[in-house]
Amino acid sequence: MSDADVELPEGIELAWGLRERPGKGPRRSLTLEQVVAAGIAVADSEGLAAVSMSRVAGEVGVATMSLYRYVPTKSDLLDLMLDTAYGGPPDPLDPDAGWRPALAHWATELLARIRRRPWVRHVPVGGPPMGPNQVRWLEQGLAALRDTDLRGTARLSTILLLSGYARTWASLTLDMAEAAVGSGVTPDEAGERYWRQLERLTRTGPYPELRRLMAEAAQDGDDEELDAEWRFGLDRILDGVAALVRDRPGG
Amino acid sequence: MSDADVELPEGIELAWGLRERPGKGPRRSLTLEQVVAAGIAVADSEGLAAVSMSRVAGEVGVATMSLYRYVPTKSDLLDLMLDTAYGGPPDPLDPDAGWRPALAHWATELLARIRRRPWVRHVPVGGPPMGPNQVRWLEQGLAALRDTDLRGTARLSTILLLSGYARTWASLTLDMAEAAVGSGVTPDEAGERYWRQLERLTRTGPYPELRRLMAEAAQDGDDEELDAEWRFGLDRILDGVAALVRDRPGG
DNA sequence: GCTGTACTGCTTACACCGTACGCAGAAGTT
DNA sequence: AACTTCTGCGTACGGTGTAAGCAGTACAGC
Repeated sequence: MSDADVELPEGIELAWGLRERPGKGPRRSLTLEQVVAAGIAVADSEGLAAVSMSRVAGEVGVATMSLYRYVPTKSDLLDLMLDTAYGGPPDPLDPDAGWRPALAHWATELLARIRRRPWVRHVPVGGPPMGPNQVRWLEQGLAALRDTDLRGTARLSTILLLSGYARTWASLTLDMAEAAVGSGVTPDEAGERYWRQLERLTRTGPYPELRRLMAEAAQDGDDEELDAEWRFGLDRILDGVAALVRDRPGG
Repeated sequence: MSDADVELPEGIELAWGLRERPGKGPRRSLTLEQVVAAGIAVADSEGLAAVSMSRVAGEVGVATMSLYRYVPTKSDLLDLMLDTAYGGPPDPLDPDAGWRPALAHWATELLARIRRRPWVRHVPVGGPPMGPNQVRWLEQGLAALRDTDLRGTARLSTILLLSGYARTWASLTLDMAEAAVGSGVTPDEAGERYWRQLERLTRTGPYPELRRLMAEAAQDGDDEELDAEWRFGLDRILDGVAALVRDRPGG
C-alpha cells in the first residue's frame, strides 16, 4: 500500500463521497443525501432528541434497518447532518478589504449558521473536524489571513479561537432563550430571568463581583445589547491578532 | 410569594443544597455526594458512555430506581457530576500582579481541569451555567478584572471568551489524541495522524491554505508545540483585552 | 403508648433505543 | 443459465431511562 492509502474512518469517506458503489446488486431506492436531509428535517422541526433511526427511516419511507445500508452508525449520520447543516462557508469579502473584516465576516456568519439550526450545538462531537464543509470553513478562515505575516500554526490557533468563541456564544444565548421558553416568558425576558435566578443563588455567599455585575446587567438585556456583547469578544480577539501582526511587519 | 421566590430548576436547587430533608421517614442510606462521586468514578474509569443509572446504582450498592430518590433525572446527575468534576476555581494569584497573569492562570487551570477528566467535554449542557462551582469560577474570573476600568458586560464577555477557548482547545486536542488511540499509534503521533488524514482528503480540490499549513505542521507536533499554540490563542485574547484597557485609562 | 403520615428502598413494567443477523429477491457478470 | 453481490426488510437482543405501586421505617401529634 502506498502512502496514499491513509486509513480513513468510514463515516469520513462517506462524507467526502469516496465510497464508490460497484453497482452490482439492485438499485438503491434512496441517496445518502436524502437520508441526511430527512434527519435534518426531523431535527429542525422536533429537535435533535427526536432523531432516531426509526424516526428518520419513517420520514423517508423505508424500514428502520434499511438506513444501515447508507450509514454505518447513527453517530455517523449525526456527523453528516452536522456537516451539511453548517453548509459551506460564506463567499469571502473583497480581499483588498483586509484580514480583519474578512475574519469578522467569517465568524459572524458561523454564528448565524448555528443560530439557524440550534440543534447543531447538541450533536456530540466524534473526533477532530474532518467533514468536507468543516474543512472548507477552515480553508476559508485561513485564507482570510493570507496576506498577513502570521506563521501557519498562529493562523490555525486564530481560526480555532474564533470558531470556539462563536460556538460558546451561540450555546450560551440559545441555552438562555430555551430555558426561558417553557416557563411562559417571552424570549426577551430570557436573559433577565437568568440573572434573576443567579441573583437568588448568590444572595448569600461571597460573590461581590457577580452581584455588582448583576446590578448592572439587570436593566439591559435585549437583543441589541446581546449582539453588542458578541461583537465585544470578537473585537478583543481581532485586536489581539492585530497587535501581533503589527509586531511582525514585513514577514 | 415575595420576589425572593424565583422559580429554580430542581436540579439547581439540589446542586446548591437548597432542598432540606424533613427527616420524617427512614434514614437515607446514601448521600447525594456519594451518588455523584460514584457517577464520576464510573466516568473516570470507563468513560461517560458507561454512566447509566443502573451502573451507578450498582457501584453504590442500591437498586437502580433508588437513585431517583436522590436525583430527579439522569440529566441532573450529569450536571452535578460536571459541577463537582470541575471543582472550585484555583486560588487567585497575588492581586498586585495585575489582571493579565490572573486571567492566564484562571484559563490555564480551567484547561487543566478538563484534561484531568476528559469526559466532562461530552456532558450535554442543559441550560446556562448555574452550578455552584461554575458560578464560583465565574466570580473568580470577574475578580481578576476587578482593578480594570472595563464595564460589567465587557468583563463577562472576556470571561466567556476565555472559557470558550479553553473548552474548544481541550476538545480538539483530546479528540485528536483519542482518535489516534485504538489505531495502535502513540499519543505523540496523534496530531501527525490527523494531518496525514487531512492531507489525503484535501489532495484533490482547492485547499491552498490548508496544504501550505500542513506542509508546515508536518514536522512539528509534539506536546510542547501544542502547548505553545494554546498559549498563542490565550495571548491573543489577553492582548485584545489589554488594548481595550489601555484605551480607557482611569475609569 | 398509639396512629397517621411522610419518607425510604425496591420490584415490576413499559416504551423505546441502536443494531447484529439472516433472508428473499433484484441486478449485474461470466 | 449460474453465480455473485447488493438491496430492503423482519426479527430479535440487550440495553436504556423512568412511571407506578408496594411494604416497611421513623418521626409528629395525640
